[in-house]
Amino acid sequence: MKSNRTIESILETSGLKKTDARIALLELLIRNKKPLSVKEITVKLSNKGVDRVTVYRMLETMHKKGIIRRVETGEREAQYEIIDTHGDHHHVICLDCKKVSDFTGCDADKLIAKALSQVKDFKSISHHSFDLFGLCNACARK
Amino acid sequence: MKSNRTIESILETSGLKKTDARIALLELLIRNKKPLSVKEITVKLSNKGVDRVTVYRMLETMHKKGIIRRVETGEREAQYEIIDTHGDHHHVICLDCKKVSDFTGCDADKLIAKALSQVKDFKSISHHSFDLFGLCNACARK
DNA sequence: CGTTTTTTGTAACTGAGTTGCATCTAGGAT
DNA sequence: ATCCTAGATGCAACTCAGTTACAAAAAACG
Repeated sequence: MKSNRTIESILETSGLKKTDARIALLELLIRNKKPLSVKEITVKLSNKGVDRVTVYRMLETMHKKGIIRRVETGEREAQYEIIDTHGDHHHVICLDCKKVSDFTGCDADKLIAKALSQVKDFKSISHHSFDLFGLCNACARK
Repeated sequence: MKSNRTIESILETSGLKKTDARIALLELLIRNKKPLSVKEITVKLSNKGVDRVTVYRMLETMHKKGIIRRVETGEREAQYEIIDTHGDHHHVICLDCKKVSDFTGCDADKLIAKALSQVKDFKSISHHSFDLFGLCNACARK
């Protein structure tokens, strides 16, 4: 199938072996456009016989390779998503149910320059986070 | 002493009892302008006979009261700091040693408006994070 | 003081994430 | 196709940040 082709090319490019576990993880992350928690991933993949430990190891490896992104929601458990749009990609996080929505476009360059002029211990920035917190429509209705 | 006076007024205003543990925590956070990790706080306060559990409870209580702020560094352990400047207060975090520096001034309003126009599940934002990641000068030198 | 409510210490627990080690397998070499 | 080896996985046991239950202590307030 076509999406499988893409998944294989992702793994090839990163120099990672094409294993069932990795393909299943990438399929899951691609199918769900939104960030998934480790628990959600673990449950889904354990149906396919993938161990928790393997999930953690895959997430770490793919994070290092720049295939996936880690989203901080302020909770103990982390969430992960596929990196599609490079760079300017950010989140709106529900304070109640922790639902995450994405948005793009945050010209941070001038803000980074401004910040660096104030801070003396840093002279370059490799990346940034810009996340918004509020109640999603469903939780606001309660 | 003068700073003690301020600390007491913080607790009074928040309706919290003035206990030795709370005063010690606030003294610590005020003395260190930078965010401190829970472990650092725990070590410092255990010298004064304050238990870990009490530290966690104080941090939670004061966070809810809006006295302190929780800083996400991408690590398992959280960091906390006193809230002095309200609102427009952000961080530069070292990817290696997790050192945190502060800066102010990030006019997020227009960016928030832009984001809300893209996202359909949210209609208002209560706060935001804008954090920068890079290597601090000390770690960059290595 | 004495009473009430909040706060604290102790100990035991929870659960996310990690580590060690034996086994397995993808994929290149023979 | 078969062999070989580095890399990937499963399992079990572990670590450690953060939580919970409950009894003891100490603020606040009359």
